[in-house]
Amino acid sequence: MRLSRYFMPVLKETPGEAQVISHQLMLRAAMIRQTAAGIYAWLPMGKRVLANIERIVREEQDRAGAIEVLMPTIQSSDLWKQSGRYDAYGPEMLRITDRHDREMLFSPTAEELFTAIFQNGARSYRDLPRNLYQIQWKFRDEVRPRFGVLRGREFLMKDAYSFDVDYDSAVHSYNRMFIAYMRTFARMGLNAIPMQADTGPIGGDLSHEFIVLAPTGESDVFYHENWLKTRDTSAIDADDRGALASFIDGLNADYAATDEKRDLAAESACGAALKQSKGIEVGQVFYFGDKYTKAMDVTVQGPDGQPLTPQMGSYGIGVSRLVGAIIEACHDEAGIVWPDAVAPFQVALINLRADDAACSQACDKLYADFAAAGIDVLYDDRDERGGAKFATADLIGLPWQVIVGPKGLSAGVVELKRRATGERIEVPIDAVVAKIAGKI
RNA sequence: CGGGGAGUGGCGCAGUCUGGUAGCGCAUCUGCUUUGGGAGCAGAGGGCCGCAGGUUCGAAUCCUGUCUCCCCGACCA
Repeated sequence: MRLSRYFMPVLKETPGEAQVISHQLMLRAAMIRQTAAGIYAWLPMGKRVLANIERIVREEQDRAGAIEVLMPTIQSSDLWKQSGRYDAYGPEMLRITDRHDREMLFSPTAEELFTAIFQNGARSYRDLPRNLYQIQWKFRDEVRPRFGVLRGREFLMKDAYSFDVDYDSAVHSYNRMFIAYMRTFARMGLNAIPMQADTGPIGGDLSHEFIVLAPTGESDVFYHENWLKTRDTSAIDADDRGALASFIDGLNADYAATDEKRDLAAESACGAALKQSKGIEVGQVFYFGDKYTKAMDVTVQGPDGQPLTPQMGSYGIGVSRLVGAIIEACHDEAGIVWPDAVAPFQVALINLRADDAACSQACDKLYADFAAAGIDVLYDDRDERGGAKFATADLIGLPWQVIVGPKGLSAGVVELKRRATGERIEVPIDAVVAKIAGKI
């Protein structure tokens, strides 16, 4: 993409409305604009990051055997009355009436709808287990939205719902999502720690929140320092029930809990290894058994011919929140430092002299070469001075900067800068595309 | 929902106390110069001062009401 033809209105100064760093940088880097309290428009840079996060989430859900669907954002109140949550959810649920005065709502979560859709398509225990998921916008009318996309009212969420024949099978479904979450967050460059958590209004008795440590986080969390090291989950066979269960038991042997689920005995056992911090919740997994299937009278026929009530779990990832969480974890004084996997573009191609024919020609050729190599490039071909282009490139945080100027060009080299480390090397102009391609 | 703060060109702010032609920096547009870390000079465009009433010869400024946004707390993917 040529910056001269793009839509990327970066801000030199920080808007007063933004207090936390990720919110400030998202506004300055032209990722979002606020349209109302807790509601945001996503500009091209933000949209690209959101799409990358979505892609990773989708790939890991698919790999874990979950099946993607798409439910409506606007739902009828009927199902919610059946489950009893129409009253229980309270003012956080946005209620709407249509022209016929029917009671509608903007979905804050979707246990009811998934349960109903599942019942509609499943008749036999042979139709279990199944795990259905969607990536869809949700709306929760928070009392106090804040911190940009970290606590918006409208947010993009991946929500999955598993249906199993019995407890053991349901726990395996839970464990599969657990490990899928570990992999998902690791791919985004995050160390998200699974912590014992409250189930809240969803109900149930088994739940973990995945927490990214950050000073701006809203949760108080307590954990063994072993969690500061990232865990390798690549070798685990998620289809092997026993192996998966013992691996997760091994993980959970290291204490980690949110403040609602603190275990003082376990904490004193950690001794000096106990750490306390603030954290951002980026995902949560629940097992809640037959809470919804029972309330909504959902059954399938069991092997003995008798009705069987499926055991459920639900699994959420805050996709739009992750954008903010990643920035909280990955930034410096100059701006965002995107992990490669979620960066809106891989490379910032910086033409230091857009008025110089040789520079522009060399950049145009590199731009074409990157495109041919399938590498996403944002080509700064604007008629600006070098300093302004460097500042912009650092602010938007693309992993690589390829700097093309008359000095280097006369020697046949360009400069390659790694945003994360600031390290710069000179590379022959013909070798730079291959060099970056080899590192992505 | 309790407590605090703020609404003035696109962004950041001053002006309000003490009413009298709406200002500054950045950004934008034009021209010239400049060009490896947010350039310089000259010129230009853009705001019924959140909204509605009221007081006054005259309101960004005083009074009343109202809307919106931000922060702290309680609540929450």
